[in-house]
Amino acid sequence: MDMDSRKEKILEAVVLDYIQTAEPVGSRTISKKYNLGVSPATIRNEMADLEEMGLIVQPHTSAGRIPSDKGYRYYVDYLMQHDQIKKEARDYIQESIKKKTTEVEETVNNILDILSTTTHYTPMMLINEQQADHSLQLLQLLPLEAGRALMVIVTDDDKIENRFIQIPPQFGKEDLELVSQMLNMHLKGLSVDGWQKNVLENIFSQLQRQKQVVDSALGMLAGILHKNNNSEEKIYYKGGLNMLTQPEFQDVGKVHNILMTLENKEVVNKILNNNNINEISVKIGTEHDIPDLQDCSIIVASYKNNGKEIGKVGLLGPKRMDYSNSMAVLDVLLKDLNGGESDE
Amino acid sequence: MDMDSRKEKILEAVVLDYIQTAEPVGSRTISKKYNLGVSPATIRNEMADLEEMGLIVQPHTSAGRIPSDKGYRYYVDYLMQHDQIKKEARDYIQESIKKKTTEVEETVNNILDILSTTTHYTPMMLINEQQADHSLQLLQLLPLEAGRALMVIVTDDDKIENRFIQIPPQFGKEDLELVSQMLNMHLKGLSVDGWQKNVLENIFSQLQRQKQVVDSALGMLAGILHKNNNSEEKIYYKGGLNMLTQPEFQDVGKVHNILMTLENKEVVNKILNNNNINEISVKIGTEHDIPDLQDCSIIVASYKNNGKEIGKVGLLGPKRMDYSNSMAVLDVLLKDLNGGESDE
DNA sequence: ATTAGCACTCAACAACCTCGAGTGCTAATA
DNA sequence: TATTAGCACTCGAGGTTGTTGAGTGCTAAT
Repeated sequence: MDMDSRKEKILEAVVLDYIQTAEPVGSRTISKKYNLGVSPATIRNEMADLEEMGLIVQPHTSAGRIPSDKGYRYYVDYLMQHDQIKKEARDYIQESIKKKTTEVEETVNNILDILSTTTHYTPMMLINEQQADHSLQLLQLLPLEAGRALMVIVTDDDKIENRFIQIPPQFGKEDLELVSQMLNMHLKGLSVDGWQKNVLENIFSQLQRQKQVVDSALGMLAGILHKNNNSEEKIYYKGGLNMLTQPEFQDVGKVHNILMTLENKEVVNKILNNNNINEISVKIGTEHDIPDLQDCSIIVASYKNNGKEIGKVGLLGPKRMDYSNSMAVLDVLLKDLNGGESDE
Repeated sequence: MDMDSRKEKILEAVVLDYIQTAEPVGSRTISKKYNLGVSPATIRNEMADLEEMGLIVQPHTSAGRIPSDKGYRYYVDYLMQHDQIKKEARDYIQESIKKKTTEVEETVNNILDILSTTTHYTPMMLINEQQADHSLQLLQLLPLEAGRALMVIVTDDDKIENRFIQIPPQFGKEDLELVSQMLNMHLKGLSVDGWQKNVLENIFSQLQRQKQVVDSALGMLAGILHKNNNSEEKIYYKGGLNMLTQPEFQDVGKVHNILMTLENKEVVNKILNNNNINEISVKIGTEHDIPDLQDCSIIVASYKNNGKEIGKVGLLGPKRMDYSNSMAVLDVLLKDLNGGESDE
């Protein structure tokens, strides 16, 4: 049995109507609301075929049909109109994006807010910490009270790190200045793997007396510059409560499960990382393997800045979510974040 | 009509049983489970009195009784045993507290975690930023590329602040060093209101050439030391989902209201600040004036460190919450945080 | 190929009944 | 006088039954 144009129209009608009403869709409804020019009886026959093909299901005899996961998939892949979102929504997004802040955390929060309020689903984000090593812009040791100093390090991306360090009590301002100058001179502009053995030996030989301090300073410096190891992916999500407004989630137990699942960062990580695609991706119901979220769908897109992926953005909603609008919103948001239409 | 010992025992039985079972308590149950040595009939008479006094209510004819807000209040004020919490719970708390961290945020999170897991209610915290001005421990200007410098400031409480500042392009390392030394020399150990006019004039007169830089450095310094203005109270809460496990909150709409309310920082602030008491305080149902939380009770305690209040800790639960245990947990936790038994 | 017609199914809803936990009242009892 | 046994009464919870209506599948006519 094959899909023909009419079957597709009927499937589309079932999906659209169910997305809108959350009620099983009957043949009469389709015949009336979506003018295909055929009678309910004909539609019934077609629906029986669609059911046989596994695209729609009946919750029980004498109920209308609702889309199966496979049905949603067919809709998303072949039938869905890639809408433009409303101008006002687009304006809102573009307006909201403008308050760009320096703190990653705030930017992320802003994005989550925008998505949560425009879609009423549950947005989440994953940010990859910068993977590249950093190089040194400035290092300075400053004397505090006896035995204690402050190390200030500025990396090439203008990030500042401060560390208190222990120094021998007799260590004076001049010693610190000397160490600072030596380290600055030899290591400025270099990342950790640019540290050549002979340079380090050179430093140590010139700073025999301050060896201990140099040692600990270098250790800390290396830790700060070398981000590979402690690079962690940060996870954020918001608007879990939006789920509570969906008619399919009126059961407290169910909702509790879903929300508990979202609290688990590993799961959210899995959701967002599962698909290492470049484009936008949709996982419907059982297509992802998180049991507690099998009544949900997830749209994941890659979050770029100047063409470089720096994270993922996800949007969790009921399977009955408005895929078209959601994807359009994500699209607009992410393109604008990426600085205009430069993508693609 | 007065309370006598027997009425109190019956009220206590109603409260305790209802806290435990979440079901209206009948006269037979009391007679059987709480051996008062009298028959159900007698208990019925007494219960009628208690109802007349407004301490218990009947959800409907032919149901048992449940405590009214006033009944809970009487229980909390006069009847409740101030239990010791179980040794294992105490051990758990004391163990968990140990991982004290430097970041306020982490400490708070830790406390919220402890409360959430031990009580299964919804803990929240408010932290008053330090109100007092700080004094200067160290100030240093460090040269970056031409026209740009880094200002490092260490305050008396070892907090480090960094600011980039603009400097005239011809400004050299020596100028920066000079400015640093002068500011350090004259202002070290002082808070903003210790800045005497003649000292400032002195600085400016000696640093004519660097006036502009000194100006902006002083401005930033003042902002950093003078905390009064930007002192904001920070609000945290956790474990809102715990509410979902309570049998009285099986209605999604209700839960949604409650959780939305908690998202509102102003409300949480109000909850925690409403009572400017020193001791631990309990607000039951309508005693606090937040409509959406009138099915809940809130225990608020003052969070001290070395005898000084630095915030509040709250615990939100159903009216049917275990007041005795909750208060005991809070008590142990806060006393331990305050460094042993020093309080009172 | 389409559709009108019809018998059939089943969830949702309402009406009704029964059960039992719980009450208040009264009269007997200690 | 305080307590209690006894009893009639109330009412929610839960089960049964009947009705309704939306929806189906099948068949025969177009």
